[in-house]
Amino acid sequence: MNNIGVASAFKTVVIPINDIDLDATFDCGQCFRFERQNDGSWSGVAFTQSVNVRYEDGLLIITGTGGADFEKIWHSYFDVDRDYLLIKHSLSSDAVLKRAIAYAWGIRVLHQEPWEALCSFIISQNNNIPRIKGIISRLCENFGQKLEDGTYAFPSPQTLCELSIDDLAPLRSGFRAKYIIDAAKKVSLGEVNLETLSKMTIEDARAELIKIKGVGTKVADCTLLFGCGRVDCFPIDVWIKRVLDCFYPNGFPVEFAPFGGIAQQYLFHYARCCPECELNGRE
DNA sequence: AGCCAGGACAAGT
DNA sequence: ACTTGTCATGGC
Repeated sequence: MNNIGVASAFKTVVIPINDIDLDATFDCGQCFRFERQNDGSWSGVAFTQSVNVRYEDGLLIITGTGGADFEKIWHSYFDVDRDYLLIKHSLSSDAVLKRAIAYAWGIRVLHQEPWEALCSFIISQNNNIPRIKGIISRLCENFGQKLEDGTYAFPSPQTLCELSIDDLAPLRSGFRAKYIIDAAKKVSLGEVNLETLSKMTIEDARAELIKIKGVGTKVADCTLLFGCGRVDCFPIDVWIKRVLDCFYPNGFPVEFAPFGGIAQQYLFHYARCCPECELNGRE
C-alpha cells in the first residue's frame, strides 16, 4: 500500500506536474516503447533507463534503474518546464483546437533521444502504429543492450552500422531495413550530426536529416519535434493532411507557429481517436 | 479478402 | 515543380 520498501529497492523520482494524462501521452503515436500495465502505470525504456511511471495527486512518480542524472533526464523527458496551460489557453482561441484540446488535454510532447526518434520515424513510414511498435521492440531485443531488469535499450547507431540488411531480417521491417542501416552509418560516421540539430534553423536541420535515405520532410520533422525538442516543427502526415484539408482550408494559423508541434499533436490524437471527430472512422 | 498504414523515392509528365 | 506506381509487411 505504501511504497517505502519499494522506494528503497528502486530509485524513485517524484516530479510535481500539472495536467498530464499518461494514457494519452504514451498512446498518441509520438513514442513507441511504453506499455500500459494492469495497474494503470506505464513501463518503458528511454536513455538506457528502464522505468515505471505513474501519476497520482499531481505527482509524476518514476521508479527504475536510473543513474546519477536520473532526475535530469526525466525532468526533460516529460517537458516539465513548459507551461502547457498557457499554451493551451492560447491555442484555444481557435475553435477546432479548442475541441481537440478538450479531448487531448493531457498530452505532453516528450523529449526523446534524437537517434531513437529518427530511427522510430523511419520505421513509421507507410506503416501502422501497432506494427511500428512491434518492429521497434524486435530491434531492441535483437540489437539493444540488455538492462538489469531484462528489458532492452534502444540500439546505438554504432551498433547498427556494423550490420547488413539481412541481419535486420528478424525485424520484418520490409523496405525500411536499408534506411535504418543508412541512417546508422551516416550518424555514426558523423556525416549527420544529431547533436547540433537543436541549434539550427528548421530548414537547415531538415536538410541535414534528409541526407539520409528514407528520410523525407515528414520523418525529418518528427525527428526534430520528438527528438530535438523543436516544438516549432509541424509534421504533416496523412491524418494532419486530413485535418488541414477539412478544418483549415485557408491554412493553419501562423500565430501558433512557435508551438505548432504541440498543436499538431493535439490535432493528431483528436483526429485519430476522438469518436466525436468527423474525421475518425473507427477504433 | 482487401484496404490501408504518422512516406519516400524514382520515373514519368 | 506536380502526379503516379512501387515498395514489405501485417493490422483490422
